[in-house]
Amino acid sequence: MNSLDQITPQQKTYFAQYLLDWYDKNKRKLPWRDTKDPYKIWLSEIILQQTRVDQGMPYYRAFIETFPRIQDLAHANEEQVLRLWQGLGYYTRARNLHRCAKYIYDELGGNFPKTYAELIKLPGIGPYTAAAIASFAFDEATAVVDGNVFRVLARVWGIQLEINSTSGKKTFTNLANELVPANRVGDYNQAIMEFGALHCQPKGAKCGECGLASQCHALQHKLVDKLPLKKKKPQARQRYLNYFIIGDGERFWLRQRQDKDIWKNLFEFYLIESEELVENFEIFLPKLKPLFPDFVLESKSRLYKHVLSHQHLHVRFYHLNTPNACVENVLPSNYSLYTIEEIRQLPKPILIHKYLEHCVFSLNLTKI
DNA sequence: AATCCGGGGCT
DNA sequence: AGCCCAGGATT
Repeated sequence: MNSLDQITPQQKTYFAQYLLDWYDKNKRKLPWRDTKDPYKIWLSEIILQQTRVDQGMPYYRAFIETFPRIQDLAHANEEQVLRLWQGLGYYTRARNLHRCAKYIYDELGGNFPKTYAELIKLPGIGPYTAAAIASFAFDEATAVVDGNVFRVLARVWGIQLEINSTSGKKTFTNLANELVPANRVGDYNQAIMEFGALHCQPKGAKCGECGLASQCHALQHKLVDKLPLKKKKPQARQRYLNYFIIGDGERFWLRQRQDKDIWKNLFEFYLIESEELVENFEIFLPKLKPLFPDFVLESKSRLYKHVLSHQHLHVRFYHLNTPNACVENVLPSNYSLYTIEEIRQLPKPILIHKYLEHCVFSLNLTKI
């Protein structure tokens, strides 16, 4: 492995200059480049967290059109911001975006903080985003360290440290900052990320046509597909969420999830969670019977089953559609009855998870 | 230090 | 269908 102090000043200069030249030739034209407007740069960076350019672009345009200036965003209500964000995921980004706009407009008189140290204090702005805004908008010589930068640095300099460990992050950040050139800081930061996104990709890196090939540690040691190193996280506990859509066709049992655990505040149907996969529906009958005395599977009800999976979460829906389902006094605590119309009007990404949305909007929740 | 937050792309 | 991706906040 290369140690940092083995990198000569000549190597550093060549590295930065190569990336800048590469960037000049290969950069994509993006609406948030070629601007120094911190509002536009900030907005684009928040959208681009965990989001690809292609996916984020329409959202960026919609936000700029709806909120051309930071005061427009600051004056909006949260509901409006969340609806524009709908479909992007990670909704706390939208809440923090709005909070941050209000703070900058109301408390700072609309003056965007200009330094990394000030920016990182703002909600939704961490080390990466603070460095991006500080360097793109204000030419501060501070390195961005995102997934692309981890990958490019790990490969070129042969850094075999885990990028998701605290010490690994620190080392990569230090190296990144040592490599930042004296001029064109913003362009350099854009360049290394663009290079990682378009050329030195996670898979299928274009090493054959790479000007850094002769000094790339990973290429020379056949480590391109191995780097960057990442600490494996132990397999998450598999969770089986068995939902029972219990209703008479007009009203359904629903509750809002509590603050702990996943899907905070989101609505859900009657839930029986199990440690393992339950294939046989009959297993649940003893639990359902007391709550649901009128329930007769054999004759009066219809059963639909839908199965959805994501990561360690396995979600099953049993749709039990029977008459006399909504006896108030057997309703379990913290569940309430909601009409179909009330369910449909709950804001989709904010209060209804995609799984439940699938159920509410594609299953036919009608009277039998 | 570990866990949660949501989408989409790739195989 | 099952992996992989990865900034920031929270605990």
